[in-house]
Amino acid sequence: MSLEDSEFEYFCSLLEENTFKKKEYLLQSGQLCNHHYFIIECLVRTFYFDDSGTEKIVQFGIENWWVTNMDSFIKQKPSSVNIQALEPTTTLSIRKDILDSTYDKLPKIERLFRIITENWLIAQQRNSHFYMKASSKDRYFGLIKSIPNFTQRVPQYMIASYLDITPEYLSELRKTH
Amino acid sequence: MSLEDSEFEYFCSLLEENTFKKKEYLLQSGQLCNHHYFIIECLVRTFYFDDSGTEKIVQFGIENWWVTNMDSFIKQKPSSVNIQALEPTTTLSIRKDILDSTYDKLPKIERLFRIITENWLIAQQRNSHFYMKASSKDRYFGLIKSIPNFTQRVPQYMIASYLDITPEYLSELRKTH
DNA sequence: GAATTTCATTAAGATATCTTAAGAACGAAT
DNA sequence: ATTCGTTCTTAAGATATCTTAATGAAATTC
Repeated sequence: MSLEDSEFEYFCSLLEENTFKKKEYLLQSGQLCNHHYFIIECLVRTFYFDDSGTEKIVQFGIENWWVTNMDSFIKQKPSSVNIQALEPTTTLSIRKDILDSTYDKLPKIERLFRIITENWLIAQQRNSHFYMKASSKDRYFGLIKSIPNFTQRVPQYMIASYLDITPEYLSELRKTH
Repeated sequence: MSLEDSEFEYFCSLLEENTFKKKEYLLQSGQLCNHHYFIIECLVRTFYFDDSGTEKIVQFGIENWWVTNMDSFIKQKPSSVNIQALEPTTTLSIRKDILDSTYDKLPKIERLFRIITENWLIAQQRNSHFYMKASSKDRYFGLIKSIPNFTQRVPQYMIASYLDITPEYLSELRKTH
């Protein structure tokens, strides 16, 4: 499947360009997530606070990925997570209402997003299965291999949060590699 | 979005009904997954063998869920996992080639599967985040609450495999509830 | 229904991971 | 350069989880 030039151009006209400073939020919990972001340049994290007030990172997003809180975006309910830029960020985004009406006008766009969602699901499953079955150590080294310069771009305590281990223990793991 | 009666009827005509005996495979690793199954009645598990030959269960599927190995089905590559009936099973299934050509003929069906995939992704993410952050004990009690009669339907060592803990330790967890 | 196999429990000692607390390294602010 | 705050490391004792092995219970086979 591919778009005609004119279709591609039309689609691009629907996108907004956004910039965020380091530490700025793309989405805060409680808000309705109305944008689907395509990350041009940067690194973002998705996280929430657990009952004891500790930050829990559930996802990192990098260049060339779509990022949103699907649960809030699709079902139009308040987000339970925050999405925050960890680096100065540029994104292209499309609004929920515009996307929905574009589906009606241009079936090819609906197909595009069907395929994007399928690929996202596949990636999510692969990731989830790896996360479920691998040891902390393998998860750590798998993670830093999958994102370029990850250890330079993100403080270690955030990686520990994502892996759901303590920073102290992560420090231990790195030593014995 | 909803289908006209005639569209619904047409779509149904594309489905095959399948039955599987207990322990029979819907899909074996190495095969191409050509079917997307809708489970009418039963419980299936998706699993693989790790390097040391141990079964690792990555997913259970129940009534009214779609089950397939997306990675193999969508990308048409050999499956890395097995899908097996744990109970006598009835499914409706649609073949990959038929589904693809139906997308071209009936955009509403493409929409239907876009939405199914979106919902699947949302469920997968919710599940994955819970799995990543919860304790073994919470994961166990969360799991058995989410599937009716789960402890009666599935041997405990399979639940342990899914949770990635030993059956002995699961036994311990149940005791101290 | 006895024999066999599969599954679940229990317990002891081993390993993985956490908690707490302290010190070291680094960068930002003065 | 000094100070301060943040992040990372180290270590000791605590808790979670695993391994192994034995026993008991349930299901399956003959």
